[in-house]
Amino acid sequence: MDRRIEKTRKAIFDAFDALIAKFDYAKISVQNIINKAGVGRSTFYLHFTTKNDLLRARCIDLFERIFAPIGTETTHASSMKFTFEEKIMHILYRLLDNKNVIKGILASEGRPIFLQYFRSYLVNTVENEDVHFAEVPDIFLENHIAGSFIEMVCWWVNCDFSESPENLTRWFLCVLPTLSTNINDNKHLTLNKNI
Amino acid sequence: MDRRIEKTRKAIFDAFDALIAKFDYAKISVQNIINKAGVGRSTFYLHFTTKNDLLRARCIDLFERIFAPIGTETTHASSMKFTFEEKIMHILYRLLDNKNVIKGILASEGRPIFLQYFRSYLVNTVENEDVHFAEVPDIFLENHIAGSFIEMVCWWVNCDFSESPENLTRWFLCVLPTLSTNINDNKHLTLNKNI
DNA sequence: TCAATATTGAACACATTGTTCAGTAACAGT
DNA sequence: ACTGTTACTGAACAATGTGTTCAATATTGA
Repeated sequence: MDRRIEKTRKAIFDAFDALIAKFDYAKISVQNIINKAGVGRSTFYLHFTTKNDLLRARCIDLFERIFAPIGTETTHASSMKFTFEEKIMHILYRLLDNKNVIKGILASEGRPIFLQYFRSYLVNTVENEDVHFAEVPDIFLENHIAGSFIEMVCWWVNCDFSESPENLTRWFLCVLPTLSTNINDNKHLTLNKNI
Repeated sequence: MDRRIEKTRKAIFDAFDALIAKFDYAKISVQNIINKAGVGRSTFYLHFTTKNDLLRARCIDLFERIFAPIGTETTHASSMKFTFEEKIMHILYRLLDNKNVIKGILASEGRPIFLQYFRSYLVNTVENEDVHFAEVPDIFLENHIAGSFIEMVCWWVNCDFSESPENLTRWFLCVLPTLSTNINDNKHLTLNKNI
């Protein structure tokens, strides 16, 4: 509706991005942010209750953009348009687009909040894949897959993104029990994309 | 040497443990800690430069106790006394001993520091196992194994430890590509404990 | 006993937080 | 262009916490 709201919000997000890429999250004060954003102090607190609240909003903004094309709802048709491999590759490329922000957040105290949102979006995606494996509980398996992916991304960020998304995707699929059917010939492995 | 040092250090650790089990890390002030510990303000700052520094010291203390029996050096004989499975089980049981502290830390902003130390000890342990798998780089594989274990533990803590260490160990080994030789019969899988 | 050293607690300057409020500017709809 | 509504401003505010300093005190090991 009101363009002022969007404008202010964007200014704060942009300022946050610029700062987090350069300084530690804990060392960034609200004052720093509003100075960079060119926004009044009270304005900040009209939009966000706290610095952590801003980070949360920033994460939601980021992951919505990343996961929207993939589809987050089971019933949504778009989630079936891509293979699991394509989804992984898509996520990695989108993360690469935001490498500086992500690197900054992950290296700081903002890390848990970022990873919490990342996890919830990922678990949702994995759940849609309807995976099963041997006598391991589905909930455990889903956590293993989502968790492994997160760890891989953290490792990737730590390496300064010095590996191609293609390589990561290949290795990740290779190392997952459920998706290694191309290498193994195990009847216990199932990956049902429909039903 | 001086019993006063050990005494003060223990008082602060104990106070920290009691507080972190009940309150969020971010909400605990140095004043809270020294009140609980019955220690002077300047004494605290003689021992630790900052609250995060205390957390780091607490983590090192914890993980040293957990990983010492397992062995952290390649050349150390004790590291070969246990199978990988036994090591995993040992770690899980020791974590269970400290469930309240760990749960508190993981639920708070102290999480990244805790996990950072956990990871470094784990990676060390995994490196000693000398694992390899197909065309996946060793460094990637080691990170995958250590990372998966961390994620499992976080999931476990989140579930309020409502699964036995035995179950977790079984599922974990089952879900790892390198250690699933009992199920699969894949020549690409190797786990060399010697050499 | 005694010299060394650890602890104490109050006082200190400093930084940050989140709120308030009256004044100003930008907006959408008619 | 007018107008009522809504968002922004910026300075001032109390409150809280941080990390340091220092002279006085207590405890230690030898």
